[in-house]
Amino acid sequence: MATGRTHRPATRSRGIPEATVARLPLYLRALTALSERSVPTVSSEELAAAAGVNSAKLRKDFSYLGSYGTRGVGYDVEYLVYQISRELGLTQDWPIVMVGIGNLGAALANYGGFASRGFRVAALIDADPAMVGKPVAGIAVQHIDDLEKIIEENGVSIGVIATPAGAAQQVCDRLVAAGVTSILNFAPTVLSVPDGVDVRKVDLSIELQILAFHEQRKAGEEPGVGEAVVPQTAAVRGAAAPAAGGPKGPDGDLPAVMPA
Amino acid sequence: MATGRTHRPATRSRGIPEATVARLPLYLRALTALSERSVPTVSSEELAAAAGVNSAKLRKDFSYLGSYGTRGVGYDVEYLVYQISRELGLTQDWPIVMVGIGNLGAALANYGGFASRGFRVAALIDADPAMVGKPVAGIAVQHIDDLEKIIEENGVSIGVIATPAGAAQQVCDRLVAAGVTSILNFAPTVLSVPDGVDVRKVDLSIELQILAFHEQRKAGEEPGVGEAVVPQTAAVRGAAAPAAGGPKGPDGDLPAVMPA
DNA sequence: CGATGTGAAGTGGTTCACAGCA
DNA sequence: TGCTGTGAACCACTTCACATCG
Repeated sequence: MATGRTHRPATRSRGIPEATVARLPLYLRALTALSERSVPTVSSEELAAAAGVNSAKLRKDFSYLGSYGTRGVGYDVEYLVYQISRELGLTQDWPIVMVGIGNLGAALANYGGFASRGFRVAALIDADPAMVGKPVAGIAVQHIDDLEKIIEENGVSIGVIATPAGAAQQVCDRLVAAGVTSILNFAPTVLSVPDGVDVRKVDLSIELQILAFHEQRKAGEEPGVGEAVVPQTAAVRGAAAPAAGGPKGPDGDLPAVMPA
Repeated sequence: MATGRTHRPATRSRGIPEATVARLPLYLRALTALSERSVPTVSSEELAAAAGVNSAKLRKDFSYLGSYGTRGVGYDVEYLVYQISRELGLTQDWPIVMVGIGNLGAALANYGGFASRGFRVAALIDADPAMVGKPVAGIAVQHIDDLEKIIEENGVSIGVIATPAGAAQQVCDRLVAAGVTSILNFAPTVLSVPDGVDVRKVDLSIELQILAFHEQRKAGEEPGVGEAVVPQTAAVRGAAAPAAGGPKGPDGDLPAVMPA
């Protein structure tokens, strides 16, 4: 429709909400599965269920991409796979470097989902001379001295940091200086980067702590809504959960020193 | 990021915003570092910088916990460490089980940040008989047949899934049936769980895809900076968009199928 | 004074509900 | 008829700005 030209609120010409961007990979994964089963079309309801979101949100998300559906029918799976891939920039090949090939780094390098779908591990880099040359996931580990050269020669703009926390900022600085503008950080530390550089972090321990918060809350709310957050509720199943070391009594009292 | 939205939003007198909860571990980490350096107090400004947020947000976050600061001075480090630990439920010991001890699972088990700070790996579980009995991170791997028994005997309420995608839902169901109410999922699949069970997911490939989106955008709008491997997918953006024909058969782009 | 704690304003995201179209 | 696409209401979180108090 020459008519089409999705009217965009003058204020935002090309802005897809961040929350929507974060869900596109989810839709893409669900769509890819459908595609492999040769399903030709899906409704927003079905796709939403497969992606674990509600259908209104999905339709709103897709509306930012354009009008890719057919009213009364649904969405063409193949077409949508392509459009989302393109929107995410996955129709091109992104070379990435991974720095820090310890337990976690090696596991990530071997992780299938990494290499697939638009990403290619251009180099594995470590500071330990003993690691250099060793093949991990079929790629020989290179020394960090060559980091800048590797990045430049491969045109890398995305880096993954899986070093110990103490080395992360230093590695980050070198990556950025060498031209990397997107970083996925697995080290449990805050990275500071100049404007224009994106950092996303994955911290296992933080995720667990968030779960613990909710878990604690569940244990405490069985009865009516009493009051206070009541610590020491331990076991959930009538099992032998450790009595826990929280000897603290009521709310907010002694600054007892906790173990680090 | 957050999952497990399915919560009874009912009368929550003691409601700490989810976004705040997600930042508490960040503050805790920064505070712990200060504590180790024997720093007695911090201002919201300093602590915010260390945690990578702005100070207004930090103060607002802390205001949900109570008035733990001193006007004109700042916050007592030790005291705050304790209060946040308690709020997060880290003053007790959470036994966790990890299912799926492949590359990633083994790496996670070895990951230091896991065991520290309130969590204890009660068991490593795998379906592969060849893995059973092998020590990983100092713990002998147990067979999944014993999953229910292990969970009950240890009073486990938090489980970590690091299996292949295909096995994840099945493992999840068994965990939940056995009494687990919080799950950290590393498998690239959507888990469905009953109400009252929290799921958080970590998906490496999704994080990379989000970075690729922003990376692509940068390449399209800025003139210079390193675009060794960056074609001009951006052209599609600015020029075509949903301008051509109808919703379908637009820019003459082929629905290229992406690899799984 | 100086930094916290917090109403109030602002922003972004979700949900509703229905108009519009195949 | 059925499902998409979307304005509008709603809600959660962030930021501002300043009263408050050690």
